[in-house]
Amino acid sequence: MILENRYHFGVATWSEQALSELRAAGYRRGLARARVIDFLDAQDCCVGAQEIHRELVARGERIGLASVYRVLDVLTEKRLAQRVDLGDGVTRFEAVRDEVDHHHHIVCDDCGRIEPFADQRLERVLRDVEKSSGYAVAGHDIVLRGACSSCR
Amino acid sequence: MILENRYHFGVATWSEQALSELRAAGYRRGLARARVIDFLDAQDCCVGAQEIHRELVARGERIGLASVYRVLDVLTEKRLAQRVDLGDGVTRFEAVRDEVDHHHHIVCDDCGRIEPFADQRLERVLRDVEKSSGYAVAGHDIVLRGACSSCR
DNA sequence: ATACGTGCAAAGTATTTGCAAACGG
DNA sequence: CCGTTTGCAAATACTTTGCACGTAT
Repeated sequence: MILENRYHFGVATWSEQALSELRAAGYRRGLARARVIDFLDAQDCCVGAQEIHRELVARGERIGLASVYRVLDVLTEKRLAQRVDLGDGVTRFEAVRDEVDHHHHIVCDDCGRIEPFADQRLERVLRDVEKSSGYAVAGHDIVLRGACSSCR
Repeated sequence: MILENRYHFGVATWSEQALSELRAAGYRRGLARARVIDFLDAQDCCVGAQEIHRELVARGERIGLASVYRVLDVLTEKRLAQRVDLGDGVTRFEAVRDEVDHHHHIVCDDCGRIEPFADQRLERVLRDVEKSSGYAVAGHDIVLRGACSSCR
């Protein structure tokens, strides 16, 4: 029998885990905070602050754009979420679920489509490069750009 | 005897090459254009538009910020320069000299220092990943973040 | 009750655009 | 000349900050 995902056996969702880690760190569960966390948990790829705000407002939530930015800041600081920069002027964010979920992004220059990808060999080489860099490397961002299958 | 760099045997500097490619493409040699190109050629790593503008103005040049952006746009479009995005809100640019010069960047989260690095094994793996991606990959951006030797 | 969290508006920063004047070929 | 290039100012886009009020604990 194959385990289909990490949510088996009572392991919390990212949303639950995030809220509980924040509580442990002394943060309260404000409305904006809960909404943004839920929203992030429902995404399967990175999203920008404005996009999150627009969606939540469209759902009838009364929530300020500044609060979205503030929640994203806290999540990033606590390493519950991470910044993703694709080179257009927008900073995107995504939930950090676990090491197994580690991935990067490939962007279509034409239609803007964003897809995640993962590669073990790439990670291994990066680890080597990082080791020999002289830096205490905290993370890496890899972005591939090109034309997706539909656009080329 | 070892050849020390690519400028031996009458091969033009990047600055000369850029101006001549632009001329061939029908562009004129305006003052702002020449200044920005010279400035870029003198850098050994990426620089932002505001930084270029600030420096040129400090040297007594009368040049508009908008012109800097416009020159950088043209250079990027003609693939004579490339955008570098390090994840702070600033888009940086650098001269594209030749394949041998291909490199990536490692940034110190603490002091902001930016260093270039290159790795053949990394490029080889990236080429493989790109091949299997289903995209016609035009380029990739790799940024490592961490604490540099002085800061950690 | 008392901080922390939030919404709103204003400010800040980077980049782009409109336009008339300057300039290159 | 005549169309490109430029400087300046205004506009845009994203993000951050200040502040009074709301709310979780």
